Amino acid sequence: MSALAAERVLRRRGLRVSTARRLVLEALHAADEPVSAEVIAGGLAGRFPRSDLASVYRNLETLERVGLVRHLHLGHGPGRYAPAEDAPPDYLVCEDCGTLVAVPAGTLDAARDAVRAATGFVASFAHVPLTGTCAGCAGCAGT
Amino acid sequence: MSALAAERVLRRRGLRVSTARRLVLEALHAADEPVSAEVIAGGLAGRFPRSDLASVYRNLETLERVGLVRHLHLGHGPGRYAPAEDAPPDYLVCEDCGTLVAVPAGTLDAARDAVRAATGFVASFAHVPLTGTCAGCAGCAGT
DNA sequence: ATACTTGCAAATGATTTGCCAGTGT
DNA sequence: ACACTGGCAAATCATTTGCAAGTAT
Repeated sequence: MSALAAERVLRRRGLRVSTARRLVLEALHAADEPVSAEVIAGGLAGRFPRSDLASVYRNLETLERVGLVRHLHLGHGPGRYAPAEDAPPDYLVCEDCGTLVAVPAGTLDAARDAVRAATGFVASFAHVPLTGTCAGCAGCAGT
Repeated sequence: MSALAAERVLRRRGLRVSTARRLVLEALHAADEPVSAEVIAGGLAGRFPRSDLASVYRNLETLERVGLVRHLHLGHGPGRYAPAEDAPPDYLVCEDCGTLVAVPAGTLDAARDAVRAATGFVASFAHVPLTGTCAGCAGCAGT
């Protein structure tokens, strides 16, 4: 989604397009994987002016509420945030090595169908990604 | 697993069978779904003597390390703990209503296979359960 | 008797909230 | 101008850690 479209979404809801919000969105788009509020506030390694952590949290929440951002819980550690996209990747997190594997949308459809058929439950991997053991760690038994 | 078997596991590791540990295990077995450390420390609604929260956390960690307890993250809120069993249920958490659905081990095997075939990733639903929308909430569109 | 354990308090990490000044519309 | 926002500090929630006293073996 373009920056302009994002601004339109905010305005449509009577929300303001502030510098801080623009920076949060830019930071999320500049990152190549979901990042923590702390990282965003810190200025993504200096590429952006740093802003207040509390404001970043408030803005992430606002942006998520209007559908511009999604946040996910990758096991332990702080929550991570990513821009909401049309076909966001599903994530798989390795519990051994922490590797985050993004798989294109659709890859897990079969799994979703199997779960739905068995339980009537519609699984979503958007908020809490699938965890397990990646191919690498499964192969060479960890310590 | 019987209380006696659990004690044997602890002794075999050179760990002590203390009152506090016995109480934590009893409380977990008395609960019918995973509970938080806070709830365990609080004495499971008065059915058990309350103990110190820090000790409960320490004991849960110890008991998990020796394989007597497992802990899972159910989206938001504190981590929850359950006794480790031979064939523990997989859990499905509804992100709308919070409902926790336990499905017998094996139910999600098809999903696991689909994920493995597509990505080489071995999914585990033990630590971070599958989240999504339960049949009820999927039906009557939420607010 | 000797280590492992506990309880209590204080520290930490993540996130939220109160409040007043700042700024977008 | 007015109400939404931002910054800063303090509060909260979950969990961890330090330490002296307690207890299982």
